[in-house]
Amino acid sequence: MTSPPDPDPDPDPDPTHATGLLIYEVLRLHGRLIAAGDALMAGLGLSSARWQVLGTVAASAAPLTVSDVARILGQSRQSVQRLVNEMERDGLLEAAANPAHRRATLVRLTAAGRDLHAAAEARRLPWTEGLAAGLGGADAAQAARTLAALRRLLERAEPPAGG
Amino acid sequence: MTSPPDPDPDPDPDPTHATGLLIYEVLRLHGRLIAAGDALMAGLGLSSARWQVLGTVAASAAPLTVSDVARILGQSRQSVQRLVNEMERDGLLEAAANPAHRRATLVRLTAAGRDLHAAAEARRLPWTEGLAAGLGGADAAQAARTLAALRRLLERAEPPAGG
DNA sequence: TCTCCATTGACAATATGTTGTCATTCTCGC
DNA sequence: GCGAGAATGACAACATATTGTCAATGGAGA
Repeated sequence: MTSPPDPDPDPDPDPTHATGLLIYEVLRLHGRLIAAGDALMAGLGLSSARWQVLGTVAASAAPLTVSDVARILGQSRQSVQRLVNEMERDGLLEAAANPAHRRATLVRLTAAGRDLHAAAEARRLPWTEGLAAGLGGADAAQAARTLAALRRLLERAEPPAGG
Repeated sequence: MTSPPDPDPDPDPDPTHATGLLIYEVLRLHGRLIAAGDALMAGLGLSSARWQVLGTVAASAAPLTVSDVARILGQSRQSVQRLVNEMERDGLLEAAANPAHRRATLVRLTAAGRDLHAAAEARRLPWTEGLAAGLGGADAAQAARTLAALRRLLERAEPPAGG
């Protein structure tokens, strides 16, 4: 059996090549993070998808609409809407009137939602600590800044015209 | 309407916090990359999911099985299997006998698959170039190394025990 | 050889995410 | 006020990904 080839972290200073490699690494990492998050939160009945929504609402100082959450997570409005609807049915989130927009209600945590988020944080933190020990804080912070810069480039860019 | 809060690239040297931020950025970036890839390859009839499979098979020096591709991409065997089956029906990939394992056939590109991959690269490269110009090659390379390190940590780690 | 067991491909069920469409609501310019 | 256009929530169809299960295959050790 062939073993999965691990493309060398190329010392090539070609910025395009490096950026292509970075993008490929984000794609490769994503599935593993989802799987790890699902496993980590399994006992809480919290999928990675729901955890992302819960965490985003919990972390935001200002109250958010469904569309806000979708923009933050980089997902479609409709995907997040379905998750939020389910989580409202499950009593984790509730809608609050939005004085600025009657139709676009604000999403906020219920007491149960806050409890679940606290439990999730209690699991996430030591897990993250273990990963941080293997990464180093400086590299992690630097990489996070670079990814944020890439994200902003994608947000500003016109949807690529495909030709 | 509230605008999506952009968490400051925190100067806090706490490694756990930095790693948590990095993970969150990977999640936020992923959706935007998928959307950009879909848009970029739309005219070729190539979704981001298929593009990832095509690119992985094309880039590998050694022939790969379906399970190999799944491991490289960090996705489940079954997801990749379905994509490969569809792409075989579409004439982009073909199965080749695996001398080491009769059941686990090797996946390789057909001529049509090679052509499509070349066309995809012709679109990907200038797009990546534009992003690289906004990132800087050194930062991109450094971030790619950090993400690869994080990926290896997740691959080595036992599936987190969820408690 | 034979048994155990991990790996693999196939299939089904389900969860998650995108795209398209529509009516409603808001914003902006006049 | 008023009309045009953008933003929003609802709904449907489809694409993608995970999980669970099963039989077939190959590898390692008795």
